[in-house]
Amino acid sequence: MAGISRPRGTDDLLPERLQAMEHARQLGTAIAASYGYRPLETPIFEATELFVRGVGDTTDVVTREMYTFEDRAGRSLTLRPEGTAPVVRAFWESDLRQAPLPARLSYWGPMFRYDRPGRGRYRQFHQFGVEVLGESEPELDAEVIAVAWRWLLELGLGGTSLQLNSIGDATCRPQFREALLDHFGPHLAQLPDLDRERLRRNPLRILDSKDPDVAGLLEAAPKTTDFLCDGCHEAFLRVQEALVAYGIHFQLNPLLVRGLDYYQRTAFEVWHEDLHGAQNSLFGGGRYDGLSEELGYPHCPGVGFAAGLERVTMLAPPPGPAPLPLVWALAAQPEAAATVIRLSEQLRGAGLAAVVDAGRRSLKAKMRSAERGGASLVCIVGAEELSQGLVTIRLLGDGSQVSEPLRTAVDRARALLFQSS
RNA sequence: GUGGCUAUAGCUCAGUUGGUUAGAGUGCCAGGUUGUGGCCCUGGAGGUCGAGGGUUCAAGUCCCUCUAGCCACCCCA
Repeated sequence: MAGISRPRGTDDLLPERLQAMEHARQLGTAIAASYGYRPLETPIFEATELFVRGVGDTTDVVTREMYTFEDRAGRSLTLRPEGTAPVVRAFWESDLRQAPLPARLSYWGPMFRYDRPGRGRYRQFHQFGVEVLGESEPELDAEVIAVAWRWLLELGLGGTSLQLNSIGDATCRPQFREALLDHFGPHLAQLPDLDRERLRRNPLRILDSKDPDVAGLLEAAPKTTDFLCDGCHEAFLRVQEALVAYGIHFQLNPLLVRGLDYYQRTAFEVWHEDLHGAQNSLFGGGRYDGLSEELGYPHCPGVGFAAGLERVTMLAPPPGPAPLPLVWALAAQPEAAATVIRLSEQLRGAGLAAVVDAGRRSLKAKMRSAERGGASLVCIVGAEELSQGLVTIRLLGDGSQVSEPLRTAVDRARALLFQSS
């Protein structure tokens, strides 16, 4: 088709899909609120530096996926690729930190990453997430997961599994990295190029390898959890105990690592059986106690998750139709146009949703449109009704039909709708 | 960013070894019912065959480039 088409990797949220996404988002916000989380929104663009320092300057997100531009004053700005660093920034720039800690926050909005589009993967996508700032108690890690899990349940989304790991912190992770290097070092020659590069740049990432030749080596590789320092070990146990208390099943996954630099200790993802390859992640999250300092603020522990709304709504059963029953007001002849327009306004004033068709098409065509358009009831005014001051009211469900004086037609329509539903 | 598959009506898709005015279903508009939806019947509109170039007497069909989507990697939501 000729004309201008939308940019690669973007999608129009047509009514049906938008309704599903709004539903998921509102449900998420409401569930988070029931755990004491208050919603906030941050700008869609931020100083580039926020992500370079927060997400990590060696990560894929920063090195090749950011939409970065200069504004007219020469500032480097970036369309946000994720939501956590902006929330931490907003926390410090506001009075949120004056309220009792921890601060429990939820957010929603579009995110932008310049990577190759595919099913459930967009360059502009939407995330819903929560963050808990200002306290490092491991029970909070479990709480965040509980919010996510309850959300999934209420969305009716089955086929999911919770993957849980601890990737240690600044005191124990270096030792684990050494152990990994020692383990794979002797076999460098037989590793695929990609994995050799991973080992060089970010050794933990080799645990992500899906190369069958590496499977054996991975099997015997050191586990993150064997190297946890006392603090991390105890914290990990408390997270698991709290999850049991919440009644949430989890799968310990020693191969789970996260792509963004700021995570430490708890890392988790929710996977779905219908999503394949490396796109199976519905949610991702974890603890990021070092992020605040990376950004140049005082120490401030935090934990949170983010979920991709496109992926969630792709897999969850669609929400029911709009609850408001529709009334269509139809003119049977041109001379009734003004009357049906006035009538439709009165219907709306009475709290009903009304569509008016005062055009010149045949009544048959208008009835057909009303039926296809989801009308529960139609009000017909033509020459006959005009001369007697009446409105013909027809219920589309059973085809029953009554004549009602124009003055009381709105009340009668409401009563009939109420009875029939 | 790498490799592969795909692109025909609003939507889902046919289209023979290259060969006349490119089809179906569905949706849309209208008629059958001088004012009444669903079921049925009839008719109509709607296509630069993703874009550009090339081969050929002749291209929806073969070749090249680009664009977009999908799949597997990379990586993430």
